[in-house]
Amino acid sequence: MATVRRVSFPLVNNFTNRIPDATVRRFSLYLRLLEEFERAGKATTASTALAEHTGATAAQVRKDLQHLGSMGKRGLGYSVPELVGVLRRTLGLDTSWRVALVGAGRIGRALFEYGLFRQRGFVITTVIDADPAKVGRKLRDVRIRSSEELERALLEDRTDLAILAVPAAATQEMADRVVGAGVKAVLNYAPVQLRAPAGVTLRHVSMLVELESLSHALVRLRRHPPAPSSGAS
Amino acid sequence: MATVRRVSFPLVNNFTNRIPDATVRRFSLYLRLLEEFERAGKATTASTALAEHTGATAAQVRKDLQHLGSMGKRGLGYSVPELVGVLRRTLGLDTSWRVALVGAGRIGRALFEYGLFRQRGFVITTVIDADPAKVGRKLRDVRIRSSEELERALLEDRTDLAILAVPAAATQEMADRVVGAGVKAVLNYAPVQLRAPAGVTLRHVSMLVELESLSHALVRLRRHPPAPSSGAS
DNA sequence: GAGTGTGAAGCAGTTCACAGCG
DNA sequence: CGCTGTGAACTGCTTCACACTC
Repeated sequence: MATVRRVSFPLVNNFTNRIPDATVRRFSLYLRLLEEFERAGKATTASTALAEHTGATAAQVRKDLQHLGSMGKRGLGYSVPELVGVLRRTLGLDTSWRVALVGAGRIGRALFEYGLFRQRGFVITTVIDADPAKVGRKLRDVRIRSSEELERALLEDRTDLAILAVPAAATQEMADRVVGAGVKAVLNYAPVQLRAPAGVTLRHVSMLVELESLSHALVRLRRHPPAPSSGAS
Repeated sequence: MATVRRVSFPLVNNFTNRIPDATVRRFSLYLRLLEEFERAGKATTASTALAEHTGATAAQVRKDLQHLGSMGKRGLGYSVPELVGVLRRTLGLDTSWRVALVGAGRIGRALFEYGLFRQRGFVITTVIDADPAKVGRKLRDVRIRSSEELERALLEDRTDLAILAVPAAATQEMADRVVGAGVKAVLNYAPVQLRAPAGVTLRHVSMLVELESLSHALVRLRRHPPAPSSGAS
């Protein structure tokens, strides 16, 4: 009680406080844009510029960046390199993460080949597949290992993060095993909702869910045509 | 005034009101689960069962389903086939949608091959790629067309929905052209935020954003180890 | 009694508006 | 004067709790 006595030192940043998910996701977008600015040699930028290219409002950008501490200079804006640095650190992109890919099917292989994330510090060190025909083959220089080996492989390879790209029916079981092997971050590609104990972070990428939500929007549009309003070009 | 006199006919559904995005996305999950129930021969189900497998709470399931009208019977639950029907209709899965794939690179091709969404009524009728070497080749029975042909192709094929799987730098331009060709729903795979006029629905699937959000969670975990608390098994 | 339907309270993220600093 | 920093209002989703129906 007795109002915690608003401390006056600058509260350099409040890493201690959790940052909203939505904000973290926008950080990714800000960062990519800022890196472009950096390449273009811009030294500073303003919240309006960041907003314009990321679909946020200027106020939102400022609120978001406040989670990193007060990084801007009034009347001037934000230092591009400084912000890039802080965002990289906040997003954990200053280290390299060891990633296991579970499922070397069509999606799994496409992910494996996708170069963009290697350059962001995500290195696929381990590939697992249940199909005996695939075990022993290689993706680039990574040998595909059987799903019996999963726990051992993940421990040996000190896996930080697992990507699940297996059939929906097998996904929860694989998630459990991956978590059992100590992995604290899981990215799931199957259109099922996973359950995991507290302390494990799950993220979900589902084309199907997104497509169906688009499909819903189309149906709605068809049933309730937009207000005619002023002639949109 | 005088309390609108609670109409007694069942308010079959309120399609007129918009349904929150979050709810629509959960509909996808409910539907998949209900289809499983249907295959298993269950005639009815309860909000608790739906909640358990989709990571929602029972109250949330009920609130969500209310958007479809009052579909449940107190003391009994929901009719599985009835709910499946309404959800399919609401999600627009009772029609078939004509989809254009813009970008036949690694991701584009993986999406093309992904069977699961054809059986949901999404049919890829058109494939576009900027690479002249690819133009004229076929993915299954669909000929790859050049990006100059984009507008013509999309109009000819009466495209409902476009999937963009092109490099980040080209994405906004492709989005503009696709929208210019009258497409009202766009699914974007590049890690950039698109802008589109009102009336066009955008969805965004970005592995990179999700990975970075996981990476952030890992960093946080490292800096603020979880409360020891009771021994989680 | 079991399980829905739903107002009301709670909570989180977003927007506003403006004070304040460079 | 420009642009950030930020309380306060707002909006919208989620949770609660319980009346109500089958």
